[in-house]
Amino acid sequence: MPNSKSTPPCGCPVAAFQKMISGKYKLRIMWDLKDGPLRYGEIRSGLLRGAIGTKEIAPRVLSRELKALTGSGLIDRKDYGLVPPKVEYRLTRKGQSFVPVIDAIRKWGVRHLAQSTSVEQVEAAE
Amino acid sequence: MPNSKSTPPCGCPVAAFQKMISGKYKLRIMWDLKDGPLRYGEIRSGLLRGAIGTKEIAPRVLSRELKALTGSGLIDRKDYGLVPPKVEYRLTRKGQSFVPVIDAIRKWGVRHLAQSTSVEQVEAAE
DNA sequence: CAGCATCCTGCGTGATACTG
DNA sequence: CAGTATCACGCAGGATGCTG
Repeated sequence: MPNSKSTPPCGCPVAAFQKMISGKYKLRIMWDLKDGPLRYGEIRSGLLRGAIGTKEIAPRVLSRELKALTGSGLIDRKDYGLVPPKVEYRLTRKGQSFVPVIDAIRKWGVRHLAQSTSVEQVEAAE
Repeated sequence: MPNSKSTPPCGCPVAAFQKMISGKYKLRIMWDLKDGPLRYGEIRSGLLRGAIGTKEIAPRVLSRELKALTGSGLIDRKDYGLVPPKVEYRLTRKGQSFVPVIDAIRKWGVRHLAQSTSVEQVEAAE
């Protein structure tokens, strides 16, 4: 069920946005999916890249994030129903429309957070 | 290297972004500050606007958010040192550079979250 | 007015083990 | 391979009272 009572008369899209992408991985998952569909395991390993000291992601957590994103209509789950399970996740149209926003976030982050990430990487990641 | 120690080897600006704006009010605070400095109480009451069913914001929470934003260099705290306390918060240059990003978020939210917020309000809020 | 001190609670996150 | 089931924990977030 999408929302029984929600749409709390917020009037503030920003708050809704925060709820929607709350969770450590949602934005990164979407960003990783922007280049095309990925399987569960690919998403998982993809989230480990770049985060050096990071431990494995608990399947429970990733699973929930994916479900939440699916429930928000940002990504789509395609189960191939094979014996060795194969499931792909891909951005919906709505999710794709969100990519530029993430891109804006990323670019700002690279510029102003002055991390180990260099400017060249910004364009490299495009 | 401007960075002493932080910069946990993330490599992912998005993750850093999420940490920085984690918390229910940070983005909204910054958005409210975009039009000029506000006092503590003004920020507080401003956060209640638009969120009808919302309760009062615990000072502890708001205080922490403001400190975090200050620590991130996004806002600046100016204490007038008066007897009835007067403190103003304003966006730093870095914080101002972030406003367009929030705006992108807002606009996307209005378009795709289809809330009570109407399109006219998008431009009205500019 | 602009907070700080204290207590309490729920949930997000992590770790581990198990299954179709 | 793609998850679910359990247990455990830290911390964000709320409530209340007090202060300079």
